[in-house]
Amino acid sequence: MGTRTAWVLHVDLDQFVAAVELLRRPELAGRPVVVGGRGDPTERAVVSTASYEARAFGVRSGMPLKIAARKLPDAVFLPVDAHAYEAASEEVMTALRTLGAVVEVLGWDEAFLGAETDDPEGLARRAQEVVLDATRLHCSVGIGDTKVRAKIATGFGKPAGVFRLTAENWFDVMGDRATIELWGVGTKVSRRLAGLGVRTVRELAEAPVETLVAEFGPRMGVWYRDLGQGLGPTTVDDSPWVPRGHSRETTFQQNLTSRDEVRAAVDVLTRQVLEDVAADGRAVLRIGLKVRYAPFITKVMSRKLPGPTREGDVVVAAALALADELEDREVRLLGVRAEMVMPDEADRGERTPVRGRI
DNA sequence: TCTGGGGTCCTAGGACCC
DNA sequence: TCTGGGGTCCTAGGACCC
Repeated sequence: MGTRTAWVLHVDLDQFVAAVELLRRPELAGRPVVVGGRGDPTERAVVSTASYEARAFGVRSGMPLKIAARKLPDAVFLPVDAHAYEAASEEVMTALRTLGAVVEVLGWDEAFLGAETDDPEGLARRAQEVVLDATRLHCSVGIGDTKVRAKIATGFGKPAGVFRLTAENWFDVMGDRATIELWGVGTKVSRRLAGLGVRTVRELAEAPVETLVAEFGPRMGVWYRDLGQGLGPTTVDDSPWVPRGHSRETTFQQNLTSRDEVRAAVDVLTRQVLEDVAADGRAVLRIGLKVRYAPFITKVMSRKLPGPTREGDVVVAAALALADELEDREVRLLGVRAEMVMPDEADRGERTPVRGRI
């Protein structure tokens, strides 16, 4: 008899966006498929997902479509169809909820499962089966004793596999790898760590916490040291997600060159954001503007409103006031963000300083 | 070579108050 | 005239994730 232990599983759909497209275009199976922007590789846009056939030619998500087309002119370029992926995602999550585990949705194509079981591999295989049966989509599953380990384990299971990463094999698997392979360490932090002489996961795990706190602050310093050991949150939480804000942004195919163009665009974006805000019924606390000047300078500004408001005109006026503070330069991207009053600001619980939705 | 659009959370530093 | 600590709030910016 095995012992029932608390496990974290991380489920990640394989090439999700490309896979959804392939389901409704079976004739494209086996061909390199690149999904991004409006599907026009001459436009300013980036790759959302490349099929495995396209990845073999070096096409990666986040890559400009123009570069992808240069690497792979014969690829099939498809527009992003967010509604189709949302619908498929709903089916995936519904299937996962039949397993009797706690399901914490991370995004379109990812979820944590929390369960007490003596056979986590069996649960992982059942997760793959129910998802495949419901959607004809394949997924990989990571098994861990913390969220971080489960999440990282998934990468070793791809495609369509299962991998277990726990305290037992953490250093064997991860110890000699670069810190950037950790979830939550990107280029900037890995470079700063290298400046401290910390290059591998093992070196991070063994680094004095005071050094890390001095470099990154009280929360992040401790967080990074724990990350080196694979430690972190273990609780899978299925409580409904409450967004902290809504934003809309647009990259212009031709840069905006005049004040009037910028003001008009801010007006349009702000009204779009207000529609999203109206849909969830809360009031706006703060308004923000994100601007990308040509070639690639990003500026973010934000202002707290005099009080929480549902009056669209007040919000638009505040956004336009921010726009008037912008430099007189060519604008290639504009974004507007509204932050909202949280239902119970005091009771947000322990946050996990891994960026993005967790 | 040329970099989307949607998010979240953390930190530094200034303003202001006691 | 020159000067504490401590706290909170706000803005701006940084970093990362899918």
